[in-house]
Amino acid sequence: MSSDKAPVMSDVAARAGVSHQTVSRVLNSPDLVRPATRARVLRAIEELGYRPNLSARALATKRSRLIGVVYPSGLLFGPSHTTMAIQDAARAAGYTTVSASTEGATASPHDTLEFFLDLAVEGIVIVAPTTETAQAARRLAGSLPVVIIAAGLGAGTPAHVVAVDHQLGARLATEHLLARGHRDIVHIAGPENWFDARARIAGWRAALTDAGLPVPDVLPGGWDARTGYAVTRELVRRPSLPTAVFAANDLLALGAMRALHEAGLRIPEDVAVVGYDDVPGSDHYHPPLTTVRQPFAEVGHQAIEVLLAAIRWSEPGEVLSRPQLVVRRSSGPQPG
Amino acid sequence: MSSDKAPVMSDVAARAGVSHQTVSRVLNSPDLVRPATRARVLRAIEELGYRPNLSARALATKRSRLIGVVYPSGLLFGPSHTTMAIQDAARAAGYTTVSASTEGATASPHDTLEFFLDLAVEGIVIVAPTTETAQAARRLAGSLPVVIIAAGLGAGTPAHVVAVDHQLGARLATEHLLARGHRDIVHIAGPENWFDARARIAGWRAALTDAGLPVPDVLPGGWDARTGYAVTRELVRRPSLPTAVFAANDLLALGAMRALHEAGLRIPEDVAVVGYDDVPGSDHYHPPLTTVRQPFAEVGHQAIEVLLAAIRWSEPGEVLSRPQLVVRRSSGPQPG
DNA sequence: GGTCAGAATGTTAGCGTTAACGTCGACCGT
DNA sequence: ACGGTCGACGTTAACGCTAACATTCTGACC
Repeated sequence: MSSDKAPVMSDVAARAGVSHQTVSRVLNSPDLVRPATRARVLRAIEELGYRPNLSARALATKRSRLIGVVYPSGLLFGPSHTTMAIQDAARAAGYTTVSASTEGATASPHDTLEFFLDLAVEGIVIVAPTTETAQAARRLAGSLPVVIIAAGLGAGTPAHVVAVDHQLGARLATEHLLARGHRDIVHIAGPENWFDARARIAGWRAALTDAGLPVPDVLPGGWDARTGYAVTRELVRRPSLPTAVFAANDLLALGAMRALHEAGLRIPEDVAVVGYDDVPGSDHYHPPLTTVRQPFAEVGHQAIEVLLAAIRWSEPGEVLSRPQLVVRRSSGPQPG
Repeated sequence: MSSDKAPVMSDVAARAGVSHQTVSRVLNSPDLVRPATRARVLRAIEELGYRPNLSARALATKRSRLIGVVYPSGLLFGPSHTTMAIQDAARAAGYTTVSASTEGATASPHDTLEFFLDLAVEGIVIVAPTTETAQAARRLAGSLPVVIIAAGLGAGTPAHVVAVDHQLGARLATEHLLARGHRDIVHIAGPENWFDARARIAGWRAALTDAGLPVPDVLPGGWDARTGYAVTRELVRRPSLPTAVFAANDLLALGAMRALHEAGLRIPEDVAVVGYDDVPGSDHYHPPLTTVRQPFAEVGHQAIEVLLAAIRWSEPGEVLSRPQLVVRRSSGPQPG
């Protein structure tokens, strides 16, 4: 009858007839131990169901193998995808992720930081940051490798950046509308303290400017349907309507479409609508929504790749990946 | 100039003129140390910016203070909310959560289990399980406290159960439609291996039976809009249409509404629709969707409460919380 | 066959914390 | 004034692992 306690390294060593250090070596640098011994040790590990104690290992090596992930508590779609990809990638590399939402009622960025410091994380990934979280990140970056998932943080960012090129995404959306003959395209923006929102504004603006068109005022928005609805209700009261609306995300677009319907306008015949994100369901909106799909998972993987590199070496860099336009009914038929 | 290394307990002890054990006591059982000494120690901690090393603590106490959270990778809305609540509650209790999605391409339930065992989690919460994950949970429950967030797992479940009463939720939805005069109410179900989906079927069925109505066949579905669309397209081909559709979630309802629109049917005049979940945007669907809102956060908090109790004592129990009907346009006007 | 290099393994000493026990006073009753 | 009790604190020994160094073994070479 075997003891009921979890086996430790010396148990394995005893069973294999070697010292505990040899067991450690088999686990950490297998090449240093002769194949025959290695096999004996591995068999003993197997037979006993031995699992290394990670706390002890962390204590001895002074490496926690933990990565902190900060994400906005409000948004659940994109960040969830990215976070999952981050988890997978980290785990594949032998790291464990610990996540904490921020800017919720629950915890301030400062609390979150404390939390991560207590856990002795080796690095931090910040998903979809606002100006506030970026600032917190900046303080962090001195002492710890930080990867920020967002572009356009300004010069001198000491953190590594992995991002989707939202400026490109917004440009794709806008140019798509331009190609369909639209000349009066308004933009309902995301919250102004979000980098992602700013990038989309810039892309929309650039596309219009490149086409030699005047750039209308940005319609200040948010991320939710209610806001898109409210903003668009104001919009349809104006004497002259735009022929197309480009919304900073799909929920805004959804709200906008409701307001347009209620005003008796047809989509896309009277007003075309394009969203951003391709959230679940957007392909069944009324009408199905033309939108921009982000490579969420790709970004998550890249973030970990960059972070792990940063943990070993350093040198802040920037990685951009490309979003993709998804054309559906809301933006109208192929132009004649 | 202070040393650059992170201060450890003995540094604090030296500065406060006590032994390291006294510092430990101040942290763990403050009542055992005289107020004056305690104050000195606390000040030293403050001044040095000392943080206890969690690995060392875990090693000495044999308690990892880690909780594993398993959630389905497919669904992102509900689980995200619940997971966030779980994180908050756990953190408030001094625990850290580590999450892993399962049933994705990435990791089998078995891998996830291994992962958690390696981390030496003290307990596991399973969010929104299918029959498969429940089975894995059953194996686990012998060796580790497990809380499953779902009801109806069958007798003899060794795990603790925290759940939303989906049977009640489905009943509320169905009775709402009955109250509006509907007599022919079909149900588009979720995937059959989901406990939540089964409970909703049961609630719908019970409500119809209680009203003395025949129960039509369940329309087998899934969780996504595409399925709701496809199923409803079949439905509208039938010679006699139901007057109301109760869908197992909002995306199914969304897909159903699209199919109804395309068939030239008006919502709610020709066919009423009710969903489940109250996902973001459902209040701006076309028309705004009557649905059932789940207390996601509440469930998360309860899950941790129950799990922590289980970690100390034991005794599997069951906690149910109540969902809430949200009436909007898609289910029609108040009956005359 | 003895020497020596280098590979293979063993020994010892931490990592930073808590647990278990020991010590030292102060204060009580008599 | 003296033993006994209890509160406050110190000392020592784990916890399970890796790092650094010491030792033994292996085989090639002369």
